[in-house]
Amino acid sequence: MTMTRRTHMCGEIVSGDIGKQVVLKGWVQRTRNLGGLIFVSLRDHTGIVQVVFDTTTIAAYVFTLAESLRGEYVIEVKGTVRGRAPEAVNPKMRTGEIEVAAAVLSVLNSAKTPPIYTDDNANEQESLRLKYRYLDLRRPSMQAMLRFRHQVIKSLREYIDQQDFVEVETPILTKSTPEGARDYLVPYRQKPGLFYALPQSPQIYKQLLMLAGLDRYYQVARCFRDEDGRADRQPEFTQFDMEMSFIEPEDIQTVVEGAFQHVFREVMGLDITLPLPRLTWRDAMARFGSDKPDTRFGMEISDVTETVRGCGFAVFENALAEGQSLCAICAKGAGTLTRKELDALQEYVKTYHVKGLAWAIPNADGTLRSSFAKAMQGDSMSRLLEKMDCKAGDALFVIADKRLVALTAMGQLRLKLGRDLGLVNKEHYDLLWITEFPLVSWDEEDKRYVAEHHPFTSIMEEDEALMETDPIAVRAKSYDLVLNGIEMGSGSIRIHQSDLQSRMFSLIGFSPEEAQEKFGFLLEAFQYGTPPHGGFAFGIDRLVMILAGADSLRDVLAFPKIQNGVCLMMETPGTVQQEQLTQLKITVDK
RNA sequence: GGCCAAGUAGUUCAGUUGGUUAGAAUGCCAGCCUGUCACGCUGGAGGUCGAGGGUUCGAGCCCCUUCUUGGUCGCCA
Repeated sequence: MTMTRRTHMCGEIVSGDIGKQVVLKGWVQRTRNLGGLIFVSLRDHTGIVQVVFDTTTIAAYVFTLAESLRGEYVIEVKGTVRGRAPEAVNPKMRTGEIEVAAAVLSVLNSAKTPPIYTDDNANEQESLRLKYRYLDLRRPSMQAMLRFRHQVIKSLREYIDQQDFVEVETPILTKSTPEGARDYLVPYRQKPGLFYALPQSPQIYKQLLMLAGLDRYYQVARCFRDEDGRADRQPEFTQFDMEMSFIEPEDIQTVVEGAFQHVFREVMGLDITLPLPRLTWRDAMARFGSDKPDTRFGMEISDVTETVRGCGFAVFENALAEGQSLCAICAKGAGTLTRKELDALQEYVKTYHVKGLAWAIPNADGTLRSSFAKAMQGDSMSRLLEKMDCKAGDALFVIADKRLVALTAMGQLRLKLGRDLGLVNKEHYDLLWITEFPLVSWDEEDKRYVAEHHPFTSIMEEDEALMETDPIAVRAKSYDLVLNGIEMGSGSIRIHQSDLQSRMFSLIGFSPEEAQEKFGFLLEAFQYGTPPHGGFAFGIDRLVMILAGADSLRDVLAFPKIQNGVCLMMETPGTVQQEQLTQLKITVDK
């Protein structure tokens, strides 16, 4: 078997190549054996071209070899490009006007019958596709995805490089830090009992780079979090990570917006109007019941706490007596919901820890279908419907609970109704900033305040006095970027004064000794002239997922893991040799 | 860790009230076929019905346990 240099790519042969001698290499997509004539669809990453073996014009042994071809065999074909007769043209193929008349065939490798198909018509179970990911990636759509992802990252780098950012790689073997997600740990061989941790983000390194005077840093950074997966959460993921010195929030937001505008223009051909809308966390929660609102449709939430005061309905009255809030939405045109569907919605909101869902649907004849109207006294029901502008054919939903709990559940109901009623324009991309997040929230389990973002987040100056008196009310100088209701990333201005950093540690319950042990190097570093700085990081996987119209991160990663962190292809995690454990002085307690 | 759903030829699925030897399509193998392009025609092979236990004269179907996969709540600074 003599190897010949490839002259053309399968998908790129055009009518202009007619008459040329070509050497093609690729995989057999399909064979069609008509007896004395064999058609082979030959595939490489550029596409598919039809190769013809004609028993009357080629050597018998070549034809015999062609008869042995099966799907996914790797072959080399030498032949001549020729035009097809008009009736033989295949308009569905990019190369459908030509074909390659084969003269020489080499089988570079045979293949077992693949367990999954390698074309885009197939719909095998995802777990099977993931087990044979290397075959799955042969599909044109997956090839296109990998290249699309590359384009996104390339255009981000293009933009940020123009802004004088410097990419610096930070360590993967780093230190476990308290707060935040569970760390992946790596044992330290030289001293049993010590561990590295894989980074959840390059957060501290990038702040130290600002301290080092780098001024503008970025990194396409792999990050790790040992938590259960979701469709939009992988244990390892890639962030576009940035940090800048001597800036205000607007400065970093401008850079991030510009980067997004550039990507949308370059890879989607879409123009984004800047600056992006900004919404405070407080307003986002009140109007959408979410800190990552999907603003592609309305159906905003209203507070009806005062509207129902004195209505007589025990559930509402009790909620009011306990200082809880009532929130409501009016779903236009949802009046056709059946009792069964309404019950299902009730079950749905209960998963978000509220006790129930009150609903009312005005009929065209002035009557009312409702779960609670009978208990409402006087004109309280009509006042409620009027306030919510709920008319015949609409559906009103009310939830009573602690304010944030009720809003969150209502926000989830809003999303579900938005999807079910087809209100979401899938062609539309809605980007916005959510600003002024709370600095901390109260953790009922640990009985202490925990950082909402991370403990290096700076605060709005006007709230500083509240740090010791009313920490929940303190607003952070932090900002999230939201795209179509999905959190793309978050950032903040960092604390650069060691006294404020100490107060923050104290607020979240770190003793000075603990703070010293965990972040001593950082607190010391801050004493050597730290510039004011801040930054941002956003998930490249999520961005690609949304731009590609995919429903899961698994669709935009070459080798993703499943819900429990397992890789079905490599069967990771796996066992190790006893010798390795012995060296690390690890005993496994099953 | 909780809840919901799914698991039947290589693959995608059907399988009635618990009742004969578990079917289809596709793929695979063989034969025929010179203009196919999801080629066609004929024939064939291919099943621990995820696993284990139970109820029953009889279980793919009912019950229990368990495993796997997906979604979700918790979790995810």
